[in-house]
Amino acid sequence: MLTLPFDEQSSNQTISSVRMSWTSNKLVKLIKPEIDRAPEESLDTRREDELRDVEVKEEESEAGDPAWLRRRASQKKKLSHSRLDRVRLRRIEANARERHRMHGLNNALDSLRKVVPCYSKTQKLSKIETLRLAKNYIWLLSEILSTGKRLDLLTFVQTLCKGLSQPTTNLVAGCLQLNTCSLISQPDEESLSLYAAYDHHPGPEAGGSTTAGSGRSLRPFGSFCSPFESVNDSSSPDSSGSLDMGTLSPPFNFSGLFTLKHEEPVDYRSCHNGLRYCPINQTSSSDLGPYDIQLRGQFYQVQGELNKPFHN
DNA sequence: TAGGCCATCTGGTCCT
DNA sequence: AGGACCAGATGGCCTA
Repeated sequence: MLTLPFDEQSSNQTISSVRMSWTSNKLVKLIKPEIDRAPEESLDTRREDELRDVEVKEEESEAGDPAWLRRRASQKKKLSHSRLDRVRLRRIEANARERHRMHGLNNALDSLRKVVPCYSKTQKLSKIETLRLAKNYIWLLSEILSTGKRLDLLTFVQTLCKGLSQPTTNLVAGCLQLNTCSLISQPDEESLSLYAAYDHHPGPEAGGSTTAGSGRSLRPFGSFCSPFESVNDSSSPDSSGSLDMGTLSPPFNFSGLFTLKHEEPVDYRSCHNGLRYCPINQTSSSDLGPYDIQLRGQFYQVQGELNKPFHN
């Protein structure tokens, strides 16, 4: 029987990924000569047992069966014996390919996690939540681009969190608070406008060369305005929508609205990033400026609104 | 302990 | 024939 080379595990790999990584290529290399040498042995003991059961049944049936049936059974047996090893090998190779494919998919999902609002290495969004958040995010950006209207914070987060679970919603809300804190650290910026965050990220039309905020006609996230002032006349991301998506460019990277994701991921559960994370109950009110208090009030409002559906 | 999430295995289907 | 893709099954891990 083969022994698994677990001594080759790297320290930062999960058991599953280790199981995968060494099996992907090494297993085939290990298995192939092993199969060539001893076809009756296989790593997949479950499959092995099933196949053995089939053979036993065949042998049992041969005892009292007519000649033609014995002949057929014999052919079947000969066939399975001659192809069994190859089938096993192909199955192992297919498994490796499938793992590789799924890893590619997961890598793509990781990339997606990094460009949607709320990115944390320690508190990773689930796959489904990542996709939902990305969908809402794309819809919001498209809506902002097409209408050019200002978005109030409440509407923005509400739309962003549509269909998300409560933990994810809380995470998004936490990210939101995080960013308002980072804005507070720049008191000279125009009336705490979320638009300020946009200045850190050039749009697609800039092609990476144009500095953002220099006479843009776009107003992705305006100053705080009254709730439900702007985009409520439009369809929601869950509805069919009436947006003309044909003229839209690929989504901007507005991730700076929430976190400076490409610098250093934030652990929302631990406060070690200074101003970038200001937990409500860990910062004394004396540290807060008037803006901060106002924003916190709005944050509570947002969080309360967001949690409403979950409490009903 | 139940439920959610995930990685992996597996067989089926489609395409080249 | 073989690879890509898909969906169901399964078992492990984690958390409330």
